[in-house]
Amino acid sequence: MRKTIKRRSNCPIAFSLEVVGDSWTLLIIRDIVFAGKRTFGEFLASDEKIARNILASRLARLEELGLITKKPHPTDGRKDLYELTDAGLDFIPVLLELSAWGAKYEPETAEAAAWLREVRMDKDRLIQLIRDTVKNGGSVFAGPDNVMDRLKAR
Amino acid sequence: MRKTIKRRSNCPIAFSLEVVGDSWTLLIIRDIVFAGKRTFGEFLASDEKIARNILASRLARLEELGLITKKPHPTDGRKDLYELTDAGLDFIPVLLELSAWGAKYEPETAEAAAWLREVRMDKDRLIQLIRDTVKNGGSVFAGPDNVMDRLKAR
DNA sequence: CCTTTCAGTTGCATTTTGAAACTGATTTGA
DNA sequence: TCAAATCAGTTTCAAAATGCAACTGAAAGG
Repeated sequence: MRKTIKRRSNCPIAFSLEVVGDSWTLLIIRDIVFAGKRTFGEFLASDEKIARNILASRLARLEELGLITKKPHPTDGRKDLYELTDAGLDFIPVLLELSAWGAKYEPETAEAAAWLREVRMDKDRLIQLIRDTVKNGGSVFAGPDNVMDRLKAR
Repeated sequence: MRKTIKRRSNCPIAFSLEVVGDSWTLLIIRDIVFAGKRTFGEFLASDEKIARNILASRLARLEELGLITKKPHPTDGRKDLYELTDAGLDFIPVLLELSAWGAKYEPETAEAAAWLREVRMDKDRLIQLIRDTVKNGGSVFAGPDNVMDRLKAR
């Protein structure tokens, strides 16, 4: 955590919310974890239509805070790759709980989270599986190395 | 969920964030769950210094969304009591994960969450215990009926 | 009663967001 | 090889959300 956050209280929940307590930050992390997105353009293309200036400012902030790193794209010099640090990966449990709540109270979105209920695996192990997959460049849903296939292949 | 939320995508995480994806909403729920707060004045007094117009608008929104209910205070006609519905209580797991992240990455806040690490109890059972306690008017830390005492008394 | 307390509103300045046009570097393809 | 297209990011400006302080009306307290 490079840049320090103005801490309004000594509450760990309040601290976490100063890091990710806005509409967009967790959606960017979601895009990396679930959809395997890594570039500015990929984040920009997500369904929720983040404005590009806001995206740029959030990515810069996430990097300052040490939740993501930025490195040059290996083959396309115009692009950079954004990847989660360990601190960023540690938001996976929060994402899973938010997903469970959303799926429960908005049935229209439940399909997208149905796999979660069906996983017959200890929650901690599932988080570890997602973590490892994302750390190796994969994601939950997308790409050649994804959690869904890994689960099926067991 | 009375009032419907403009849903920008079919993602359950995005839906949850449209409900609680701002700086204040989860802090209000935290105040109920952890500190046993129930009235406007109690929420207003919390460390993070929410402005009273923002608090009023958030409470109204939470009620519209069906996460809290509002009922007259039994002995003081000026006050109302705000309490969590089942949908509101279902954010407890999210709060616990946010707490764990904050405690890990901001040591200054870790003390407030130390009890969590020391609980030798299945996570699901802990959530159930907190849920029941809050539902009966108690909270994690405060009041005659609190989770901390219950844990010690085991 | 008269004062205080309380929840909530109003008015207004400041900050943040959002949309669109623009910039400069890099890639693509004729 | 070079003009057009693509990409990440910035700038500009309008609109919305936030934050602060003063205010209101109802109820409690003494």
